[in-house]
Amino acid sequence: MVLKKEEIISDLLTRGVADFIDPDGVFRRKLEQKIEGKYPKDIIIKFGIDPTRPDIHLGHAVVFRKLRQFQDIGCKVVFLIGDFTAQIGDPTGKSKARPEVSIAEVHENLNTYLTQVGKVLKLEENLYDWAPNSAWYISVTDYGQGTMAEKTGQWLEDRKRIINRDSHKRVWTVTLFNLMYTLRTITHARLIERDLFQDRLKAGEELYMHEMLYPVLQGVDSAMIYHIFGGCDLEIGGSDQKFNMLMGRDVMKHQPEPQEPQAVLTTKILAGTDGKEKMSKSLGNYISITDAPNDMYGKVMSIPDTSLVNYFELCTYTPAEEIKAIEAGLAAGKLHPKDTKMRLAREITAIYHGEKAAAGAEEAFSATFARGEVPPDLQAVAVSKESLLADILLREKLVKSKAEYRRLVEQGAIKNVQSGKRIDDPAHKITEAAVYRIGSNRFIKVEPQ
RNA sequence: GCGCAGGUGGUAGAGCGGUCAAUUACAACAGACUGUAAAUCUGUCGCCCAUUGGGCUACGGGGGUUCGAAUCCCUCCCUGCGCACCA
Repeated sequence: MVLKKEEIISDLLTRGVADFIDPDGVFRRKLEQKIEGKYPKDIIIKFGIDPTRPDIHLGHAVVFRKLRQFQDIGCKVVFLIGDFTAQIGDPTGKSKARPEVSIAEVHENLNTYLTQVGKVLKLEENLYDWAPNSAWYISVTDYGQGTMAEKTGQWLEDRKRIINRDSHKRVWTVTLFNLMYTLRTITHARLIERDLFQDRLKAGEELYMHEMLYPVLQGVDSAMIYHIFGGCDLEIGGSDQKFNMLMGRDVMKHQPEPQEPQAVLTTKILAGTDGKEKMSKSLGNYISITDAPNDMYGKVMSIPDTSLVNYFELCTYTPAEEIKAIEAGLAAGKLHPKDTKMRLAREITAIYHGEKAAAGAEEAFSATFARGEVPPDLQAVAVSKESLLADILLREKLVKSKAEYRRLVEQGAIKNVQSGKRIDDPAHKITEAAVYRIGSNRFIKVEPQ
């Protein structure tokens, strides 16, 4: 499948994209040249991540898949790890006295990150790199003596060998002088125009200086990446990051040696499995990209029909044309939502676990829910003869308490799959090998010894 | 430091001496219905034992008043707001 240059670029810049800010089409032209093989440098795509241990879900993956698309045409992704800003940036009153994140932990968390993200991104040296922002902020902090400084220093040494450019010899650290130089080009009005700040002010809430500075620091990160990697052509993030990323443009323009400001791309929001809120861990409506195939498939199937198109656009590689056809088909009643959703679930599962596992998950799902059968991979549990079913379920953590078990029995939620009979006696004893189903998706296979 | 307002179950948020294991909403779970869902309807929703019923632990921590406290008092801790101190 050979796509035309225009099609590739169009897909890059519109699919799943909420905003793309590229005045005068500077970045777009770079892309065109890159595809034609005429762009001599790396195109650097910046992406900021938290130094905390991640659990990446499909919502985050939208951004990663976008990054991957850029890698596919030869752009280089740089992870900016906000290990320094994370320690000062959070709004006051939430979690104060943040612990220092050592570079060793940053490393470790980065690795956890990469093992997950590696399912989507390419991690070859020419297409990927990373940088902790403590590397250039340590000079204005009190971490000068700590492990972080030493280790970040090591990071810098490593970089010097890898990136053999002149530019990075100039600014390795941000000094208060540098920072003030930058700050005198940014106005109060520019900063407080941000919605978040406006809302706070209107609500009569406090707004602290460090919070106002945060966007500036994020901009400085861009400038530093420019120095170190010889460019910072585009920053990608969720739409909540739009303001911060735009600030990067201002900062870059006003460096002592003005830089070409980065373009900014924000991705659309992926709805959670409840179809109401955005996907987020704290709301519990997320699908982790490390979920087992069966879970992942099942969770996708549990999204409401109304989210189908949203998911196709943001979570699959299905061509835009086809998605349009699907949307039309669903609206006209020609496509069955269930079949469509099964296709979606299968495609998504295949991305993270491979085609084979996805097919397996589909079969397991059909068996369990559509045909009411037992999942094929159910493991048998050894129990002693005459055990109370209640005790076994409790032991296997299929019920939280005996009281819950009782309620389930009363409600007719537990049945013996072979005989099809409901368990109506709370004191039910296990006398022979059997499979029990509790509710719609809890199963246990028991074998009395 | 002083003053004010608060801290209740997964969350929000009632209750302000007994009828409180705690109204209600959301979430969750089960049943019915379906296309897996969603929506809708019904039921459940601290733990332990029991057939009706009983016991235990819970309303920030500790102590007290009372026959009896989530509810009153003391104290400590925490959060928000105002003021002061410092600068």
